[in-house]
Amino acid sequence: ENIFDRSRMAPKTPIKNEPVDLSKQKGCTPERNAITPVKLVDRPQPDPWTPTANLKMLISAASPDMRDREKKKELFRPIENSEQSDTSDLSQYDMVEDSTVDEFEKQRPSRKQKSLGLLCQKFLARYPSYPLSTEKTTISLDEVASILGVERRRIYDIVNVLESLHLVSRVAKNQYCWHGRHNLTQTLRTLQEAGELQYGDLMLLQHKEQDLEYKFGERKKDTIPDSQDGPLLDFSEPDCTSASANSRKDKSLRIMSQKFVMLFLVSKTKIVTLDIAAKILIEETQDTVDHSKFKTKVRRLYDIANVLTSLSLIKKVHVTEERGRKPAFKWIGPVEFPGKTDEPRGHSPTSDPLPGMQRGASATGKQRFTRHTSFNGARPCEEAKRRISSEPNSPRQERQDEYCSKMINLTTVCRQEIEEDTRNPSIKSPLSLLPVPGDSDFCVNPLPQAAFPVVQADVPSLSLPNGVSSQAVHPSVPAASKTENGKPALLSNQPFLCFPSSSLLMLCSGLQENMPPGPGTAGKGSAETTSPNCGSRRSVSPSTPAGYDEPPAKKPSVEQSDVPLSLVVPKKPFESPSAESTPGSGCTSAENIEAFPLDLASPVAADKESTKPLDSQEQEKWSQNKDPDELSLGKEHLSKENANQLFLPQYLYVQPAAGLSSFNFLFSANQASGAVSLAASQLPSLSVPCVVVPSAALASFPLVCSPTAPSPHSPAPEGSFSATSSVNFSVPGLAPTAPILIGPTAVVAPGVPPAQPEPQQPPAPALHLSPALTGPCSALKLDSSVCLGHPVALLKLQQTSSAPLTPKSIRPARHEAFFKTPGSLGDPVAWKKNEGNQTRSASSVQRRLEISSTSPD
DNA sequence: CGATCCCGCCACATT
DNA sequence: AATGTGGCGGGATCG
Repeated sequence: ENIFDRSRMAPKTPIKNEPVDLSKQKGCTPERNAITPVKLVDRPQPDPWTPTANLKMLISAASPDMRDREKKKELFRPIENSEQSDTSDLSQYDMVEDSTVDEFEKQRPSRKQKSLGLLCQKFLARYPSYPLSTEKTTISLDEVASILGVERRRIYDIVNVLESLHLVSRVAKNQYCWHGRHNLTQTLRTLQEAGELQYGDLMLLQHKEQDLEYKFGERKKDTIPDSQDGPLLDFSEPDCTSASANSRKDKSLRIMSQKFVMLFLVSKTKIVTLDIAAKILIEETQDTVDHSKFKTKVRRLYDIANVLTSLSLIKKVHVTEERGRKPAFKWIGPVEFPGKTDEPRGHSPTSDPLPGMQRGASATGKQRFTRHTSFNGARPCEEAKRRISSEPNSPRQERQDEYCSKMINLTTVCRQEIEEDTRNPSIKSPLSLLPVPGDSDFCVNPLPQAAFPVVQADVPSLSLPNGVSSQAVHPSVPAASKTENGKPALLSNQPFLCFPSSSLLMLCSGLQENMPPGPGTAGKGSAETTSPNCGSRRSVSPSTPAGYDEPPAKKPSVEQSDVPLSLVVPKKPFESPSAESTPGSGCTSAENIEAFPLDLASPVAADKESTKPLDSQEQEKWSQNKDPDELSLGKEHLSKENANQLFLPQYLYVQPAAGLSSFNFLFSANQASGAVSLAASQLPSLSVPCVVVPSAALASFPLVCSPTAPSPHSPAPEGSFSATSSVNFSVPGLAPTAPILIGPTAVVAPGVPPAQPEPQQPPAPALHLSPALTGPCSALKLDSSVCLGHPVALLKLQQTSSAPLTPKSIRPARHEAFFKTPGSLGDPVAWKKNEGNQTRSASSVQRRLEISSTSPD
């Protein structure tokens, strides 16, 4: 349909005509019918002439559903009927009554058929979620309204909400510009930040009592007047035009929509009940708490919710509270936002942590981005607008916003795609942490400490724990790390690299970047998808790794709070451990080491240096851009760049969420080149295509795998490889506990119990990797793979392995959420468990909020 | 009967 | 004044 519409739109013929045409056609059909048995005509105009008409009639009579369908097809045009009737008098004769009845029925399409949600879906179906930057899609309200067969008023309802999220923008009188979801992430990020400011406090209490809410609400009000609110939100998109628009009264629907979304983003549970939302919104708006007002507010919220639901950002749920079951909505959209301001701040210990990072990133991004010129251009204006809004308090945030917006665009895009792909509600981003952001403290505090402690305890045996960077080093060399498991022996034999760092880095030899070609064509689609994933990842790493992990559910218990830390973490862990370790590890390490530092740096300092980050960015960009081909190119470039800094070859590195579990992966694009070679050289015995390094933060343990890839250059057998790789990953993910080494073929994991599952990302990547390796564009794929469902497999592995050990309770939660994808089958269960447990650990409040459906146990 | 929310009046903003 | 926007809430449906 979409295509159809588009083509049609181009011509710009008034849609309105269509209906007419249809009617005419129908009219014609009847006539034809006239010749044939009339009866048919009455009923199903759609297929009057069909011999089976009678049958259909019977069926329809029997089943209301069928009838409805037919009706729907017809749409609701009494007019048509009238015409027909005229033409085919005879036919009607017999059926008159029936026909009339039918018409009525037809006319009265069930209310649902006309629901705003459905309408919105139709609306959205007409436009691509991620339109090419080049093409500008303009939306004519009249046109759309006529096409969709609704009054314009309804279209306003939809557009206003979409506009609040910057999916569209008003360009002129009856004209809107479709932007798609490219900026969605950024927008959400911004909203989240704003929400934190406004509602941060509340969230904690949130569901709790209205009273609290009120209080907060008032407070908020003070800080942020309504008028301000409007601007805040609005600012971003509108580039130039916005100014005038702002003046307008408050578009309550728009503002409400933004606030509503903010509530979700700020909420730890990601669930907001209608009444609470209404109360909060009312408070802000007005002091008086009219019952009628409340009622009206709720009505509006339903309108908004319908649109958001159509966007797959929220879903309806029910929360059972003391009082009973209350309608509520759960956020199922992206939660984490890329680097965002938060991280930067965290770092800020220095001076402007945030800015620095962001800047760095952005800067690099821009360079790479060339393609996205459009974005760049747009941004400036937005920034200005933005400033207006936001936070009264912190100037820095403003900056952040700006840069964020820029940055985000790229990253976000990727992320979003992911979302779409997975579409899982499950996937959520963790970032709920938001609150944290502000504090630079976090940065300072090494995440690892907070978060990790537990882990360490668990895995004391492992030498690696972050704290011990030095230790980490050791492990790399020998089996030392293996202590717990029998594996050590293996390790010793084989060459492995161990990295203590919390984050893992994977280096893959980029076998062939070329891959693109192969997969290229076909792969584009895939590539794109993947890229997005990567992007998402990336985004995570930069901004907040840890938080990232956690997504949805929440994070595991205790640590949740820590999450924010995670963001910060990367750096610290990095520095000490990675650097040190590397040397210790030896040759391979050196390379690796560089990588680490880089990674860390990027996240942390935002050093431009961090080549990797750049890469990632670029990748993201590519992804955004769209073309796989481009991507491949970009990658190459990137890789080159990276190479300069680091080794040679290209690799893709994915920054993980920083937190614990995050792993960094680097792939060498070409095995031949070197990246891999490194491994090989270092690890003579095994040519290792990939190196995985656990981040120090995780402390978990260092893992290194030599991929099975026997032949350095040739991608070799993916199958085996992949399998092995996957295995490895899985282990690492969890495990902070022990270092795992993977041999080319066999995995060593056994002994180590992965910690849990958290596998979140890491695992996933692993899976993909293997494929990627096989495929040409490993890098891309990897990313994607990572993001995607693969995790599942990993998870499973972990589970099995982990089961025995089960440290789960401890850490899993956080990261898991991140990766949870819809796909993860079995995992879900584990997940849930975690969530439940975690949740409990979480504040009681949250629990209250819990949705009945999701309810943990 | 409460949850939803369609429908469209009508006020305000723009043109 | 005409037309675009969109607040608003009655009351119909749904579950």
